[in-house]
Order: sequence, then C-alpha cells, then structure tokens
Amino acid sequence: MIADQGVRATAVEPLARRMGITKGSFYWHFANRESLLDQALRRWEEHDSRNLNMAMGAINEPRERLISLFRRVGRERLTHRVFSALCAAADHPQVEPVLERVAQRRMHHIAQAFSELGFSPEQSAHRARLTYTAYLGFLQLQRQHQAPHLDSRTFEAYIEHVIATLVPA
Amino acid sequence: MIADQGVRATAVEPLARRMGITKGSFYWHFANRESLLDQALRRWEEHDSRNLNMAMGAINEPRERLISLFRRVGRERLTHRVFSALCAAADHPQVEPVLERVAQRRMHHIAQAFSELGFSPEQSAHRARLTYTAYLGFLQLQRQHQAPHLDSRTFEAYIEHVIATLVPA
DNA sequence: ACCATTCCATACGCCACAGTATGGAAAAGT
DNA sequence: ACTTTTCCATACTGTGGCGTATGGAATGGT
Repeated sequence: MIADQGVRATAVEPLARRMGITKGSFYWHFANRESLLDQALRRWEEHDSRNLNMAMGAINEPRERLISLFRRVGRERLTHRVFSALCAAADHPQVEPVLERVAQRRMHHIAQAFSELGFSPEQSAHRARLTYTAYLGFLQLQRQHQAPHLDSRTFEAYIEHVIATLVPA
Repeated sequence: MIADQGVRATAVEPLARRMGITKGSFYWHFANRESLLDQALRRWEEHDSRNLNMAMGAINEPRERLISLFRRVGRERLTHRVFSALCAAADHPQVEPVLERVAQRRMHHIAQAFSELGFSPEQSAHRARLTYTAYLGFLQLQRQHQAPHLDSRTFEAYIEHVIATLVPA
C-alpha cells in the first residue's frame, strides 16, 4: 500500500523483486495484476471516504471546517503524495473512476459547507469546484517540481492567501 | 505533432504503424525515441512561449488581459488538450522540465498583470499561483471525466465565478 | 503415518517495444 | 553511364513485463 512512487509500482515482477518474493508467489495471492490494483484502490477509496467524513463531521462551524481543510494540505504529506500519484495516473482505466467518485464526494462536502454559509446551490457548487481545482492544481504543480519548491514560510503565506480568497469573511 | 492522446503516443512502432511507414524509416530521421520527443517538446515550448507573449502583449489593460486569459480556457480546445496531455505526463523526465519552465513563464506573466493592478510582489505571486493552479486543477478534473462533464451554460457560469473571485473588481 | 492444503520457487512461453544491421530502389550529382 | 546519396523496408537481437505450468517444502487434519 506504499505505492507513493506511482501506480506503475504495481508491476508484478519489480514489486516481487522489491519484496523478497517471486512472481510465482504473487500469482497465488492475486489472480493478476489488475486484481491487485483493484483491491488496493478499493481499500484506498474506503479509507479516503472515512477520512473525509471524519474531517467534515468533526467541526460544526462551516467556515472553520473549510479552513481546517486548507490547513490540512500542509500536513499529512504522505496522504497527499499518494493521492497525487493517483492523479498522475488519471488516464488509467482502473484509477479514473475512483478519482471521479472521490472528487464528487469531496466537492459535495465542500459545497455543503458553503451552503451552510448561506450560498445558493449554484454558488456553492462553483465555489466547491474552484476550491477543489485549486487543490488539484497545487498537487499538479508539485509534481512538476523535483525540488522541494516552496519554503515553509512562503507556503504558509500562500495558504493564508488562498483561504482569504476562497473562504468569504 | 498531434500527440494529443498522450505522450506515450511517441512510441516508435505504433507511431510508425499509424503512419504508413516502418521503424527502419523512423530511425533514419531520428536518432532514437528520446530525440523525437525532445524535438516535439522544444517546438511546442517555443510555440507556447510565442503564444503567451502575443496574448499578453495584445491587451494593455491588465484587468482585461487577465479576464481574456480565463475566457480563453473555453476556446482553443485542442491547445488545452495537448497541454493537458503533457500535464498527465509530468512524471516523465523529458516533459517535467518543460512544464516547469512553461509554468514559470505563465505565472510570471500573470503576476505581472496583478502587479500592474497595484498588488505587491508577494500578493501578485500568490494570486498568480492560485490562478494557475485553478487552471491546472480544472484540466486535471477534465482528465478524470471521460464524459464531456459540464454543459456549456454551467461552464460559462463557472468561468464568470472564477473571474469574479480571482480578479479583483 | 498418510494425505491434502497452503505457500512459494524455478522455469517456461508469449508479446510489445527499442534499437541495429543490412540491402535495395529511386534520385541526384559528375 | 556510373557512382553516391537519400530514404525506406525487412529481418534480427535484446530486454522487460505478464501470465502459466509444475514441483517441492511445510503445515495441518484424520
């Protein structure tokens, strides 16, 4: 489940080499490569779904809920790297529907928070979409940097700017 | 140069098949696969750079310049699809530096426009980054949809919302 | 003790693609 | 007319990954 360096890490033979085992062993546990990816993705999607519900259910005040979401981008690096790796494989037929469902769920929750702030359904949908695309775009931008890209001070400032811009006072 | 269905379309043999030719012919024109991709990327980057300068130089008023940029997302579909395909291959060692340079150039121009609107260098950089990530995220979101996703009316409304949010009145 | 099931290794066939070697036809130079 | 250069095809090697076949050791049930 540590496929943070790309979905192609689920290639059977390299993966088998990396662990101490061989292909023969692998094909006893899984029907094929597709099956492994399928199970991994299913587990990840469930985990992500639970995470989302917990994060959104923990805070009642919608404004604070949104802000905590933005702040979360800086923390839990591994989580975001895994997700980013999946985004990089959006063209993969098995990955694409997962990303699609996850995006729908996340945007729905974000839109819900905006709704509670008094925005119309259309306004909320637009704001949720813009918020989520800003997140996706940020990850995309990170993928293009091999270097660590932003020092933490600039990063913090940027996050604050995003909050100020996207979350109405 | 119509590699809009993925960078992996530059695989030698399939590409040769798709045209009427064979590998033997290909390897006379190019040293190897890497060379082809390199030339294609170089051409694209130059073309993109020119395009950017033209688009930004055509309009004096910085606010109108930014707005026209947003509106451009709906038009010139092919251009965006090509760029989106490149973004999907951001992990590719030859593509990554190109995307990085292009991102720097584009964000620099956007930041320039915000500067002209009276924002500080830091503010302009943040706004440019957010603007560009919104664009990247939008493309990412498109990649996750096989379906055409947004009807044009909703799309127009969304673009207007983004303009209203990111470009100060 | 015997047998079946579990888990893993070795070995094989298959395919897709990268890159090379070689030859041959057409065009161009002299 | 002869040779060279240009452009392309056929055929080969090599590599890497997917999936299968088969056997063997350990474990557990009876």
